[in-house]
Amino acid sequence: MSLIQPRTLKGFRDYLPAAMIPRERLMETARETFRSFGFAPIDTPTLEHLEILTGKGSEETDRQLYQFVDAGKRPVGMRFDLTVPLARFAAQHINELGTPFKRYHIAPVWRGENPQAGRYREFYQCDFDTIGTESVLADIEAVTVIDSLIRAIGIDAFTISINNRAILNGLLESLGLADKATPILRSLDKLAKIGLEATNAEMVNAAGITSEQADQVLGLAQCDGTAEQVFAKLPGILGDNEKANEGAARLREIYDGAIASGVSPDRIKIDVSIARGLDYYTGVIFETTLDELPGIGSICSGGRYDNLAGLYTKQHLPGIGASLGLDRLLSALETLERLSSNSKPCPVFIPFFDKDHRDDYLRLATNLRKAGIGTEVYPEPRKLKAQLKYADGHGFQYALIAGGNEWERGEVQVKVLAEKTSEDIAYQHDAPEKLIERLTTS
RNA sequence: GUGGUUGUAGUUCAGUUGGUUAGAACGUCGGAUUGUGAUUCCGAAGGUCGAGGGUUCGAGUCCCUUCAGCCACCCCA
Repeated sequence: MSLIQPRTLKGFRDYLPAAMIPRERLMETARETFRSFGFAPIDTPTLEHLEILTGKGSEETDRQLYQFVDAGKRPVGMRFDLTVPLARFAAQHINELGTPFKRYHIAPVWRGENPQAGRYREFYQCDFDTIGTESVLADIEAVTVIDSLIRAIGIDAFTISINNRAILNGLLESLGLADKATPILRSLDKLAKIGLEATNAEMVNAAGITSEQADQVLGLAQCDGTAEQVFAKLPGILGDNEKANEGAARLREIYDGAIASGVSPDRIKIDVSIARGLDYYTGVIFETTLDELPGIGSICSGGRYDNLAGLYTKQHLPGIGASLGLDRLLSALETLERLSSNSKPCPVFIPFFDKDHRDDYLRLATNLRKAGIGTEVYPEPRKLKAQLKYADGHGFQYALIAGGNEWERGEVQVKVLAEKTSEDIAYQHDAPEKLIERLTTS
């Protein structure tokens, strides 16, 4: 009989303990941060009716959607992001939940695109959103959450770029180009990457506008520099278009509010040329890049979408939120060599040293766990040498060695693995205090 | 989805203009006086050379197809 080759699908990956431990730690950090702002957890199904998912982002996102017909002949799709399922969820449950509704959602999503460094076909997103309020306070809070989150993860060098779609839409409106907004904005998004001339050409090409019109849109590109400089230049470019100017004023308010709530000004960049591809954004939009690794792309993006739930309900449900790309961030941390290599979930290792004392090892471990000290007992009575090698290779802090002699004396040898030192500490099953004390004070 | 590039033991790689039983290092496992781990010494296991087909007397080495990784485009976390 021939063996089946063990393999995973393209863009899908296994996670070994060394990768999974920092991954779980990141999720815990995200959970704690979201909760500290009052966001509550939800979950939604992996699969949705296909009609729920299609036509929400762009043609591109529809193309990347994993879809098939289930055994009951229903067209179904795997969720592409967590925002569209949230919109459906909100339309369905908002009456029980009330507004404003703040939730976070940490779960995998699927996109059928070609993988690359930091891009996979299955990856986790950590989303947080506030539904049911148009208040600028929610916008400000979103920026603050992103800042808190990235800092809690232990990253200091990052930049949150902020813009307001209303500025772009207002400008396009006054130029009479509103109906071509999508291709124009998509081209504009490439400005930082391909430069002014190429972007102009791209707009002419993709949106079918004249080079002069493209130049007018690209006037925005001159709006660079510090936040103050950008806000000073904006009115001259936006003219008297009401929508655009209101958008600029709101952007200013968000910026000031974020600074007031403690976000460092040098971490926020007002960038009126970012547009974001997803069509459902209507207000403020943001993306977050790592200063040390900008090439990997945005690790946390989002924005305000005032119409999304309107596809599923007549109730007006505006929302704002953002998404942390967990796997992309991990990939970045890995290339920056910022991941700890410790792959063990607990600090204490007990070798199965003397067969006659098997139950003593188990009891010892139980006593330590009761005291909150994670403990692993080796399952086989192999040579001590081999067991210590295992302990050493797996990042344990302590090995507790106890053979006949130690048990007789009422002691346990505590070996500090990293320092290669050891000392005998008094221990008996009904008097574990001394040992526990030794293990909890480093 | 398009284009480029790579694919040899668990890992990182060597493998001359195609020529006999495919190598190394690290890792793994075993041993070096019967109870002590990153060093040393000895030994062993582990590869249908990503997969399939073709050219050839003969292919890891050439050609085609396919799968996967990486990079670019597209898009995006």
